[in-house]
Amino acid sequence: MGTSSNAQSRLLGTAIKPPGYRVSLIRPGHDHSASDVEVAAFLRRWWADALAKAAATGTGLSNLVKEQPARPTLKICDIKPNVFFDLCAQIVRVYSPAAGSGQAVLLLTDYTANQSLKDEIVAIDEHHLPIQRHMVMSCTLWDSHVSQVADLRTGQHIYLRNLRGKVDRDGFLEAMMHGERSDDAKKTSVFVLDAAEPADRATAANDRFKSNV
DNA sequence: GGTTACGGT
Repeated sequence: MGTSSNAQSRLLGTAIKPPGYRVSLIRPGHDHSASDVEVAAFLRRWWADALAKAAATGTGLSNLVKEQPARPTLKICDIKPNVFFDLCAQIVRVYSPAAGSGQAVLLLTDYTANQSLKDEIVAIDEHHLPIQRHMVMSCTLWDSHVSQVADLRTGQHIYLRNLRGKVDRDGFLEAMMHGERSDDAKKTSVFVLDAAEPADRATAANDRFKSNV
């Protein structure tokens, strides 16, 4: 059938997958019948047309896709173990790594409580909102991320990319920022959102922060 | 980007 070779070339253009990830290729004359190939080609056209239509009208599929990002930005109260997420939070403490080895730890809050967090109360300072129970989350940074903590200070608001929830040894929720493969992600996973807030504006900044996250 | 993710007090 005329569309077969076209469908074949498109279907063969799959991205390289990691070891152990199996991809079933649909090719005429191999494991699949001609009708299999036609069905695949039909579905592929249907999907492409649906995407094009959605993009043209501004409704439908493309918006649906946008509403479900692969990795959400979560509040601390919504973080769960083994789930990837991005985070906006304020720095409570910075624990830099000992002499260039290992990892760094940030204590973070966004003033939402998660009962799975360790029940400790750590104040930032007298200019910031009081942090209540289960509002401080430990976040461990590994590998190249560690170098990014040098510029971080208590009280700063930051945006963190690609964290993962984890249960620590004692059963409490914490967050991990593991090493990335791409050079890009290695250097851009921690973003300081604002310059240091003057003390008299700190409470307002915290309120704004709370309503935004 | 992602069927991405390990490790150490």
